[in-house]
Amino acid sequence: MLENTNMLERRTAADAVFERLYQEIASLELLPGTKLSEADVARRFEVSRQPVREAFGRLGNLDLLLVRPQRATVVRGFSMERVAHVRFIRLAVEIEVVTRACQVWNASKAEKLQHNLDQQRHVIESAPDQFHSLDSQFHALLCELGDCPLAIEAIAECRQKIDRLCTLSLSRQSEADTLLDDHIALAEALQSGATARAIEVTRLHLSRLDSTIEEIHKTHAEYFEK
Amino acid sequence: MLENTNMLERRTAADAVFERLYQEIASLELLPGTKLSEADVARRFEVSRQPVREAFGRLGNLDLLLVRPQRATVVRGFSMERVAHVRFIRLAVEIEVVTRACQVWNASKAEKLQHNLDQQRHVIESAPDQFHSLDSQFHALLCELGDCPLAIEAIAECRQKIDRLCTLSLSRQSEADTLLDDHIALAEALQSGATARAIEVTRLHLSRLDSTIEEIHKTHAEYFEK
DNA sequence: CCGGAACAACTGGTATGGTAGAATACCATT
DNA sequence: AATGGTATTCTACCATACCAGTTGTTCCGG
Repeated sequence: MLENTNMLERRTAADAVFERLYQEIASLELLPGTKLSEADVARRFEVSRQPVREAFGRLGNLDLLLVRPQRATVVRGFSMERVAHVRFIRLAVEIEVVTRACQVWNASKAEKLQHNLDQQRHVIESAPDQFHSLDSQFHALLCELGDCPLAIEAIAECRQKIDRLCTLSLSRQSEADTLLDDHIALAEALQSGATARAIEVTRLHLSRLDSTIEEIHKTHAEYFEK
Repeated sequence: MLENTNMLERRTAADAVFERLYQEIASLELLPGTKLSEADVARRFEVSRQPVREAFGRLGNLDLLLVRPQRATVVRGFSMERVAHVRFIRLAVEIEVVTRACQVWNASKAEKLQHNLDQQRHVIESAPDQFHSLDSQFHALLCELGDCPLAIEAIAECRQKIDRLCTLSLSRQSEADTLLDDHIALAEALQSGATARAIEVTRLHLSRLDSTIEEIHKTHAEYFEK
């Protein structure tokens, strides 16, 4: 979602503050636990407290800030509960997507997916840093080809909340091979119309993150709540 | 979710305005298209414009209000696209829930579910208006018994957005029988460990709303956007 | 040296006035 | 009568001042 402030419309000061703060939090420039004050931020951005206040409200709705009356506003940490919740939704949606994709699959769709896979194979050798982007495209493409364009934003929303966590992850590159293998296996399952197999691969694919998250939970316990 | 303003903490004026407006919109006291103005609402609730403004912001995030700079704020109508999106998520989540429930099912869980079913059977004769509540409980119970307590709020969130639509529906009573039959069939599938059958029933169960929504879309086209 | 009460600094919440822009009503001109 | 420009009125946005709690600190008493 990312706040449906249509880019067409006038950008208010509140929008600007929100977007900037959002980036800083998402990129971990602002670490969990950091205290923010309406007054401070207002001075930083050279606006009044009002737009800042509105931005705080929005960030609070996204669970990125914890703002309580008469108490300092702080950047929220991760919560294993929220992470689990998001991942559950993501898994459920992805499974339903591949299920539908299986039903409407055809050669044309297979070809489009294959094109993306080829790109993945290519960048994994030449430009590994681009793999993440292609990974996103792959899943979005699945939604599109499975006649579930709606699911794209649902998945994007899930990824968004997790990405902040994965910024801490280190060796994504070593995992890229595994992820690509999953993608290929999924494409094959779709091609052969094996719904059960496709679901199985999807479950395995998404569970790859378990170890990564668990590791971060231990190595960066200070960024977690509860 | 419903805005995680912990009820433990101090209730601000903004909270009060938000909750009141939310109810009025959800219950269709405020119809889609109704214009609201910060100043008007502020006078109505006898507070300043500031808390009203904050409430507007939150309601905007829930897609209940359309608030644009320098333009009148209006109550948003329904959108078939948003409805479809919500229903897709709900279906995906419910399917995953019953899938997991099938795997961990046992006699104890079956008994608890049966207790809810007995209640449904009872009120459907004596107090049909309570069926809706028991229906909610049934699905929440499924999440709990399926070891997916997280899914409860996801489903509740989906229901919330649809309920505003279903307020327009007329003869829920005549459908209650059908819904109860679905619930019973689902319980039987769980009992016999037939995952595929359970999923099939779930799909059918949730598709019951299709006709209702389609009908509302035609009979109350004026409340829809786009 | 330590504990607690009083105080000072700071927090977000509220009220209000002013501003730029959008919508509407209205009047002049054709 | 239809139309185009203009003035009025409305909107949400922003800035500022003030208020009511919370927090942290200091200073006094034991």
